[in-house]
Amino acid sequence: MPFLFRDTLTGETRELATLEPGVVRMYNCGPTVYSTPQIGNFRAWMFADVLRRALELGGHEVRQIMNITDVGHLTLDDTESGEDKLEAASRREGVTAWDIAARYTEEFFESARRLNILPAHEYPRATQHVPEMIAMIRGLIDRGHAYVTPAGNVYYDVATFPAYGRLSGNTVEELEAGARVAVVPEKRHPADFALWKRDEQHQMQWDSPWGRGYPGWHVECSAMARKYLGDEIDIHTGGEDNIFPHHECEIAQSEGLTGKPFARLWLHNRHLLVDGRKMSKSSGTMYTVDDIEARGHSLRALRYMLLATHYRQPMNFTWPALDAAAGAVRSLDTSVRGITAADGVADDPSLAALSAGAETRFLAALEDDLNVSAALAVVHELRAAVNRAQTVSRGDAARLRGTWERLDSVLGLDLLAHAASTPEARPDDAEIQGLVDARTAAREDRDWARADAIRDELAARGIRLEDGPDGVRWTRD
RNA sequence: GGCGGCAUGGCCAAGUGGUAAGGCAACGGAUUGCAAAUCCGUGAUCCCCGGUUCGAAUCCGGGUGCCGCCUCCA
Repeated sequence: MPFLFRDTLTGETRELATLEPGVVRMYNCGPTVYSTPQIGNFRAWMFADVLRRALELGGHEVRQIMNITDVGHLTLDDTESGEDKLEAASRREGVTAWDIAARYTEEFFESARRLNILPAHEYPRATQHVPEMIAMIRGLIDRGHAYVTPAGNVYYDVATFPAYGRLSGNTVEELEAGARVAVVPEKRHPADFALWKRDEQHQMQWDSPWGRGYPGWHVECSAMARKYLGDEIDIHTGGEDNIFPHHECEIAQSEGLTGKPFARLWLHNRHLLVDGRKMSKSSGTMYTVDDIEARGHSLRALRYMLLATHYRQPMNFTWPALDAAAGAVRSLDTSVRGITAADGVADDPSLAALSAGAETRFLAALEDDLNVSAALAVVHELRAAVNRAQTVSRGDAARLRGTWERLDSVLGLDLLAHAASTPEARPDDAEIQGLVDARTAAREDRDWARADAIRDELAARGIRLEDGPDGVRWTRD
């Protein structure tokens, strides 16, 4: 079965037909590193991560590139009201823009790692690809798609690229009528966008044929995608806000230069809302990964939650929904941990059929425009079926673990590792074990009041007890 | 002002013409000393109004509410 995706450019659901059979060249729009990323940003990176994992489960080799935008950019075309995020952060924190970029790049990597997002194959930085961008701008000027103003700025001439607006559904005329773009006299058309800005005040500046300055925002992705993936790529992803102007401009740059279709599929994820509203700093809803942990939630629960809503649906973050995700993860952990094998138990052919069927349906759901919600339904049905099976043969147990491993290769919840691991050692382990033993003794004496009192005390400390046939197991919440 | 999207049980969320997946919570039962975990079972006609159709959550029209893009933004 081929993968089907809804392509933003055509509005159609289309088959993934890669340039090179079996190899997917994928470019994901990454972070702009001027502040700590919030969980809405991670919805986009998580989408890219699951997409990559699903393609790999489907047998594709994926070459994944994610840019790090570490150059500050003034808004499109003005030097008065525009604010450069990196320079603003630099002023606020009293360090250079370079320090800001380095610091938040590290934060991004750290949070991504904690969310079990697989590293892309390259994370090209804009600051390290200025020569490539200059070369691209030169090519665009040579081909008549860009022009240099007397002030030393270089703009893309949108009138020379008739397809401009096709991705977003905008037309150049409407954009002009919208009049939200400040009129800059030196531009031929209000929708023309900057490829190079001459600015000797800017903290980050480079020499160019047009004077010292810095590159326009959009050109970095065109230049870096081309360098690492070639003139044509299979998949380009980003948040819905990137559709216009960023990706629209990328198409104009890349195709204007090469004359070849840039990306075969454009995939965009909808935004994450908090309590049904756009998250905002003023309402205190721009949660970071640290905020989630500070509230006592695991990042596995956050990962599950971010996964569980289809990427093209607006997703609503609420704390009760995060609780629900935590419950779902716990039930999966319990089930995987509970797979117990015994000698002398015969293989159960129905179990093998069950897992094989689950894997098939799981992949089929993912192939259908990455329907992770439907895939999770398969996962939970398998979970319930396995729980019903109780003790299984050694062969079946190994097969089941194999199935869970493959399902988890997409989910990224580390289910097997969690099932196998013993709780991490803590200083009060001995004390807790002592209380557990005391409760066991009380139960043997049928002193239920004392046994329950101990259980309550442990519960208050976040210790969960499970009385099983093989004794008591305890875990930390 | 222009363009686009969404509205499914208490909460989260699949499903785009053939009679409502899944998770969490809740309730009843099994199990348990009592619990926890697990298993079995219970719940929605799909924002409102009108239309098309043998048949609509799914298509069309009109409302209402919310969200997004048009400016940096995942």
